[in-house]
Amino acid sequence: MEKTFNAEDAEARIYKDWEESGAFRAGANAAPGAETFSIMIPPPNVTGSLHMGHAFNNTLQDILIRWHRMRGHDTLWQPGQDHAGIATQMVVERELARHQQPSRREMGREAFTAKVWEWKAQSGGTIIEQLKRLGASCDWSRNAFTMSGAPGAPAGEEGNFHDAVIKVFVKMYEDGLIYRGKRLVNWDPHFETAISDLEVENIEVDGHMWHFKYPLADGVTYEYVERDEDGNELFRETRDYISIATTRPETMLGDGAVAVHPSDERYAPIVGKLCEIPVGPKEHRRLIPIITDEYPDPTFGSGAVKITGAHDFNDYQVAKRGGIPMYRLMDTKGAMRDDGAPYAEAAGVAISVAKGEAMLTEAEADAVNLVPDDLRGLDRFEARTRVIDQITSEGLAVMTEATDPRLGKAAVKAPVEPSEGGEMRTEDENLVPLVEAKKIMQPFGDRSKVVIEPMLTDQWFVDTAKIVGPALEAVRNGTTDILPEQHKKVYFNWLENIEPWCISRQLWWGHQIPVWYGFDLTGAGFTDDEGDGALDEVELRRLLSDQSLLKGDERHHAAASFAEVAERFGDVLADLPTPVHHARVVEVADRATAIDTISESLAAYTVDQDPTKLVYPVWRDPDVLDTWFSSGLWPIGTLGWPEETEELKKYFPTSVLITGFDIIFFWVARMMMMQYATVGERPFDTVYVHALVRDEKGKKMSKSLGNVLDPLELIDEFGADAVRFTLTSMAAMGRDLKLSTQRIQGYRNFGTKLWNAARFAEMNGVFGHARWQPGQPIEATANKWIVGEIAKTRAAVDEALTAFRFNDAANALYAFTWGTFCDWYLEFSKPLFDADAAEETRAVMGWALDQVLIMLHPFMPFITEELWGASATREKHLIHGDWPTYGADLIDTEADAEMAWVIDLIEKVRSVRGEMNVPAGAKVPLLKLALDETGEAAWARNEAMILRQARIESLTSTDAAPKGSATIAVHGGTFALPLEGLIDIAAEKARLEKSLGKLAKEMGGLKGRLSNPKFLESAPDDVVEETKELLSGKEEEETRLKTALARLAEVS
RNA sequence: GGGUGAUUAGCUCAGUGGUAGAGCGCUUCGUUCACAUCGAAGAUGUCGGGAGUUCGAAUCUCUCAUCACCCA
Repeated sequence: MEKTFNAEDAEARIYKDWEESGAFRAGANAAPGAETFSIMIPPPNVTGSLHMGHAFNNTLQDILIRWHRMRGHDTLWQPGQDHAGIATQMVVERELARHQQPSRREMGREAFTAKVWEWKAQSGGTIIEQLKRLGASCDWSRNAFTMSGAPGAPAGEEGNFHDAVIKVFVKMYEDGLIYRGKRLVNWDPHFETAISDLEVENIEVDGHMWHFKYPLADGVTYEYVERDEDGNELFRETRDYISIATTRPETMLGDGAVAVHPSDERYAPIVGKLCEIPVGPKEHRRLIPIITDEYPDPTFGSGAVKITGAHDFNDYQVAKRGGIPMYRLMDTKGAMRDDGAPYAEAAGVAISVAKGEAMLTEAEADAVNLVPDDLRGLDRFEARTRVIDQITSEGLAVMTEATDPRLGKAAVKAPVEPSEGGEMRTEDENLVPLVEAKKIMQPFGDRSKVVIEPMLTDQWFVDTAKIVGPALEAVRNGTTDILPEQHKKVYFNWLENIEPWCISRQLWWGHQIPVWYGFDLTGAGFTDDEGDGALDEVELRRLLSDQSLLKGDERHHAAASFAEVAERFGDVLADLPTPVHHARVVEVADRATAIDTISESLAAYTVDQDPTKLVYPVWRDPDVLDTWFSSGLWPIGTLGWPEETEELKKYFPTSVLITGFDIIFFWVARMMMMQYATVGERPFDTVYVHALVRDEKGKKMSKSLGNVLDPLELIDEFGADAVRFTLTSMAAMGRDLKLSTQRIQGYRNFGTKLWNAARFAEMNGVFGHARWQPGQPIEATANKWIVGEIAKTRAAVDEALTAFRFNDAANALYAFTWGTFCDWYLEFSKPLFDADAAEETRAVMGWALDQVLIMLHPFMPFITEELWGASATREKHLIHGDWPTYGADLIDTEADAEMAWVIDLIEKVRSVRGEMNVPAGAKVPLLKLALDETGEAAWARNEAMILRQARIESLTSTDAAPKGSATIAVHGGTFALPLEGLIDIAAEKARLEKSLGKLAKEMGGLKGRLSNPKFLESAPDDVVEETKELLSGKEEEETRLKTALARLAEVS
């Protein structure tokens, strides 16, 4: 054997062997009738590459899978990737730009998605290859993709995922669990799509808070009074305005109200009054009501908050509660709207709404563009500047002294007094607009990096409130367990306060929503004047013009295809007069085409009165579904659902899900809800939530900080086994990992240690030797003992893995392999190989090494597989090795006690040698002053080992220790090391006294407990017994040391 | 502001009521035929502070302090 394991060389070769032999296949190594064990990989983003979190997550999965596979269970680790709508679309668009190809919009949807598939074929496998480097034993033959089977998918991308997604959407639509609605969503103005909360990063930035005066309407004034906590008046003035603070002045244009807290007495006199938004043409200033709501914080700013329901999440809630209209101000690119009627007209509508003279439907409100004509089309940040300027120039900004510290850096130092040479100023000249410099949390798109705009748009939503019940109940009653415990709280917290889930995205890459729209032509009041079933021109015009045809008011149906959906529009057509209700449903590209088509169709009819040519155009929703919607079906979709496959029957519900805490809500909760909603079953038995991998200083790894550790580089440097073992040994539940390369290096050394232990075995003829079998008799105590130690380790590892305590399992194996197997057993074996016990020791060591390799395999698969192959001719790869089941039956308690005695003696001799500075190479004689029968037997059986390990030359019986010797007290006996000339008496005395002091302290505690009657009364018997034994042992040692000390005094 | 968690050796952290451990680092010694990616020995703790429950608390309860993360 080489001196060290060559990871770089071996890993690729070994992985290839496994893969080519089908070792990862579902059911591989399963015993007949075995129980099943299945894990669904959390599908990585198809554009992604392996990062530390993946490495951690997949290491844990691989450990469980390999462990179960070796136990003969019918195992499936299902791999796959998700199609990552926005990320993938972005990557491909960038590629197109880089190669000077036509843009997405230039080439059109179909051509673009074809490009995406092309890209996926070329680059989509990156992360799979990376997972293989880690040693992941997924069944790659089953690799799944959340876009498989979608229209346009090329050969090789067949699959059922698209069918599953569409089927679930249609079913949920028909069950009333999915609806279309206008709600506030996170809008990304760069990608022009709604995005999820998860894709929004809230970052603290330097911002400003502007303070403006909203004049009260109709010349109303009030006494504004400020009081301190005790109600003493601090300040009073008559005001004709209400003061508002805002970080986003441009949204003032869409204000629907000003809100104050109901308890806020300062504004009580003007609640219910109207005030004026101080921006826009003077003659069309909008008036909005002052209302009360619990949301405003009276202690923050002026205590009054402007309410812009269409552009702020808090305001949205207030507006909903108060029935305040919400006016959208921006277009999809985040520019001020430039559509609809001129400002004067729009403002008029809004004013009559504010006065309670008119009501708007959502669609009608959305059609109202309240952006003043001069601001239309401007970017939102440019509009902000203009709004500020306009208000300030009108004198409606709240003013303050230029020295006001709230102005931050903009504040000037206190003006120089005229007497000191400063220019004389009037007070008015000193005042500047109050613009507070303030840290504000601003939402950014995690991919686009632009400021996210909360926007009121038409989207599809899952009515999560209706499907959350079973998902909550399953965790409450333990049907699905979430570990660690604390994450159940997170789960409950999310689900108990669940919001509707926006599932539509304005992208091209994804599952196109299977919904078709048609105009709602059933407008009230239409009559066929003649009742003759034939429409004349007048009637037709009226039919069309009576319809508002507003966006958002369409009728819609869902189905898997146009053919299926066409017949469902019968409900629209049925209500229409003859002959229109016989119109043929046709599919057109979009809404605009539909308007043209229907007009043309009706126009043609008025000419030839041929009812067979009448058509009713419908168009498909261009949007796609949120990637999480498809990921939500991962557990069943990967197993072939909606088809009733064998795999589905066998492996679903799955056993364990291992995932990060950050997607408990986004993914775990949604899988729970969707699996219950579609197949009425839990998706998994246990969810193991792991923590975050941080850098060694505890910082989150991020590209911008430059503290990212690349798992692949680490694997290159230290080998996959070391990286895996490091992550595993640090995987204490619920704690983040602080990863340092030093630590990885330590575990690389562990691998080397194991390698050299095997090398030692090889050199001593173990490799070719027949293995000991449990049940066969053993002579040598050390051999009996190591068998028992293996059995204890087996139990510890199984117990730890059963409880998902990965770090306990790893650390138990580390401690055993290094601390017991290498440090003691291999050393003990050396003299055994020179004696009669050699054959037995070869057999036992071979067995023990096999056990170590087997148990370490899930954690360090490569080096163990390599050693497995090297150390004997094997029928199977270690990946399919037989995980042991032996237990306490292999433990020989007498051998245990004897070895403990031997080790204790050796350690004590070594300790004395070390403390007394006996040269490490020197062999010294040992004197036996007293030894009981058990001790004599133990010595006799293990003499060679003791002499070698303690570097003792000989053992001689004597009655009294000679001058200058060090005393060693063990259970049942006293020994002495004659160190004449090497030590002085004072040093030995000091050593003994130190030991006695330590003993006395320990005994004090033990005695204290035992002399307490309440302890004897209430503590369990075994604890009392244990304490007594401990004390008597200490007492014996104390006696021996005291005797030695007394003798020392005599001699000196 | 709301929620969750943390505070144990110089560092990173285990410790699930029975009197404190590991790895790394540090000091000294050592190349004895598996391994210097190693071995032997050693030092280091008011378990964040305080109070309570208990025969007994690092562990359970309360409280204070500090820090971290998530949500607003």
